[in-house]
Amino acid sequence: MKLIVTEKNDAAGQIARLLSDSGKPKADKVYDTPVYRFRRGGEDCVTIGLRGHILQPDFPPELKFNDEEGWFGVTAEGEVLPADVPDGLARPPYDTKRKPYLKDGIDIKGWKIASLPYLVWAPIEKTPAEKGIIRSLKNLAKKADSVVIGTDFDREGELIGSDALRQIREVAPDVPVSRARYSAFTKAEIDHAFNNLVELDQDLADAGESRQYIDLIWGAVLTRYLTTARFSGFGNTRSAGRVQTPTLALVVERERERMAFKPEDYWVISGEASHGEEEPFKVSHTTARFWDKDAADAAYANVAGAKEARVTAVERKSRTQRPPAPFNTTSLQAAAAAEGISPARTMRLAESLYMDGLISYPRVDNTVYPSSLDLKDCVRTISKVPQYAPTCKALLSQPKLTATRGKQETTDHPPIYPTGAADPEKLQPAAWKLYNLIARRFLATLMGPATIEGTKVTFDVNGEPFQASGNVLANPGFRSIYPYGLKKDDQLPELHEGDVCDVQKMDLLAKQTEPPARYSQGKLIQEMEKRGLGTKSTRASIIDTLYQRKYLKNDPCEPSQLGMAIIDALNTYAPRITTPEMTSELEDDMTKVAEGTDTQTQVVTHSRALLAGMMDGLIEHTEDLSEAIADAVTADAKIGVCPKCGRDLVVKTSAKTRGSFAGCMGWPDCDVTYPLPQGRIEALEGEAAVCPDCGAPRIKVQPFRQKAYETCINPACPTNREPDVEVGVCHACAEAGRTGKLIAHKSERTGKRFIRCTNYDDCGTSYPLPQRGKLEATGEECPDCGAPMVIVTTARGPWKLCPNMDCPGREKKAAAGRGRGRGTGTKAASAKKPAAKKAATKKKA
DNA sequence: GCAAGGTC
Repeated sequence: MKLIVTEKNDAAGQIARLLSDSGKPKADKVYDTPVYRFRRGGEDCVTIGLRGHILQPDFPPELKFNDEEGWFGVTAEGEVLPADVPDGLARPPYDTKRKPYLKDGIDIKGWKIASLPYLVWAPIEKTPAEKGIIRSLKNLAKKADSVVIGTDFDREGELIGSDALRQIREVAPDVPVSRARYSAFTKAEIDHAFNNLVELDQDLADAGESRQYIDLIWGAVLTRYLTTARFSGFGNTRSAGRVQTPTLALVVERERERMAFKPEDYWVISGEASHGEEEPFKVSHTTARFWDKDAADAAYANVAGAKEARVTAVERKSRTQRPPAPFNTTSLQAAAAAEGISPARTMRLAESLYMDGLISYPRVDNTVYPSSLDLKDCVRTISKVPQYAPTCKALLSQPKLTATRGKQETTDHPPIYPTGAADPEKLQPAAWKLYNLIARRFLATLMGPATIEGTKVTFDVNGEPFQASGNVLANPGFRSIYPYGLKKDDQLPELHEGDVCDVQKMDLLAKQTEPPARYSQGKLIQEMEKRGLGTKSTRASIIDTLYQRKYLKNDPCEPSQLGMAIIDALNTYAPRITTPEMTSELEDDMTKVAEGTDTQTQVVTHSRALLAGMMDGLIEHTEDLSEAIADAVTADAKIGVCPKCGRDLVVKTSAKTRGSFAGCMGWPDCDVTYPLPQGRIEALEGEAAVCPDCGAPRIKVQPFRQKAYETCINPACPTNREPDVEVGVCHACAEAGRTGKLIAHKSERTGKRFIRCTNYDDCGTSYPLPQRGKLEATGEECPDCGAPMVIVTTARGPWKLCPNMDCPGREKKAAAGRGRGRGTGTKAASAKKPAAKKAATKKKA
């Protein structure tokens, strides 16, 4: 039996299909791992897909725990370090034996500053990360007569293959092993690869492993340093890494530019004019920006009371807009980010669309459809989606389809395109939004350009030159299916030279130049790609990490004080980690290892020595760094000023309930606290930061998936008070022979709004209410449970609801599925569950 | 408890 090992399940299936004599391999399982069995030229074959890397590099366990004797060692392979490591950099002195060790009476284990110079030189072991896959792989290897490594044709693929081979060798030391190199899933390519097998390129795999080791060493050492320099409890990891830190530095650098920006004053003269009965249009002085106030005043004086604008010229120009290139991962992430889906979310949604057979493989660099892709067949497939049917029909009536081509052409996977017809009713809204984007993009790449008719009209207004411009989509072309990012038409009336328009108004506006904009997540992804930071598969999750670490906040990306403090500190003491150069130098080193002109040990040792040199400066300044981090964290937590004592009011976490509240930094001298509303809390600046009614801080609240609002933090403030509303009678009291009224009430202590019976102490009847929106009684009772129905009016409009969380009607609705309001809440909760489960199992593993 | 890289 021939065993074929691929990088992922998808590839295992495709290769089996392409190699099998019958074209129909048999899907089977070994333990829980899917495999594909087939015959090829009379030989039994089986393909198994790994799950990317199956081994995880890590430090030896004895370096991780504080309850064991420590060890310190030398090279990654447990070999003596080369003698040319500069003296004073290589610490501790070389030792060839792995044994428990206390160095100079210092315990060097665990997360502490003193252990870091040793951690720099600690050996690295590779531990199984995918135990189930490894078990299945070994099971098959025992029975195999030959093995072919068919992982992806790149550096990480070679490493993944080499790791797999190590596992295979443990159970089948003598089985012949070869390597298949292919870069497209076509019959010709795969046949060629398997008819021309080569050897595994161990140098290339070593290059990949060097990358793993260097990333781990630098990441772990700097992360442990930053985290322990000022330990703020578990869950407050302060990380650093070869990719994440330069990415954070980009955002910080842009923020510094913004802070250093000096706005310049300028003036604009603009107004409105109309022609006959037609819609008025905007006119502005041909001097778009007056930098001199006197000049602006003078020009404005000429036109202030003007009644007429005489057309002096009409210029028409039509522009064509070419249809977009096919999507690869980066361009999809950027386009989806512009539609409000973060890159990380895009990848999660894309993965599930891919698993549902609705889109092609989502991790690609390629932007050119391969000739093997039957474009017409794809169009036919998605023509079943009613929204696309007319466009598809038009495309299918063409004798031949030609697609746009992007700049990046690789052959591993096709660009992202729809592979199935989706039903919007069966997808969660965001998944449909993404599918719709992908499907429309695909159709757009097959269509003609759009033509935009541009008109520029110049006017004379009392001797001053003015202009108006209009843009109209004259021939929509691909824009008929792909409206993303399309500007709205500015229609001008039909005007000719000499026509006279009526000036409706004319203003002199004082303006200021704006600082450079913050990076949106989409722009940041593109910037990372430009600078060689991360890969298509990692960029989205790296940005996510920066948010999790609280280095970044908001969208567009804004660095926190903590994020800026981390970059400042690393810029001073470990500048190598803050720039993209570390990545480009690593690339050069890996090329050398792959070419055999350098070795993994040399490259990794050199990198360790560089880091060791930086640790001196860092450790010397631990105290400074500790203070800088503490100050930054306090500044980030600040949401206002204490009205009683004037010290900072910050977000604190209750030790008892783990919930957060606002508390004065002056505690225990000052006991001011406030409850916090649900959502993300931000400080306001300037006058808006203090409530004029009660003196407490005003804050901005961003609730989950709802509109942000500003409020006074004090629930007892007159601005937060709400009159009680009688919403109905209490049935429980009526049954008990009492009279109870149900009152909607907002607590001045907690700020929470709820319905409670006037006899609450006796009958215990209470219902929760939505915390936001205007509340009204209806006088009606819920047909399912008898609770009083209420109306809550939010920005989304009025919404009638039963407040009873246990109402049988709720379950009915939940079962029926869709619906707005609380229905979405239920959906969100159920959608969350699998993710939570995943996290739990991951923890276990 | 750490990184970045694969993939589910």
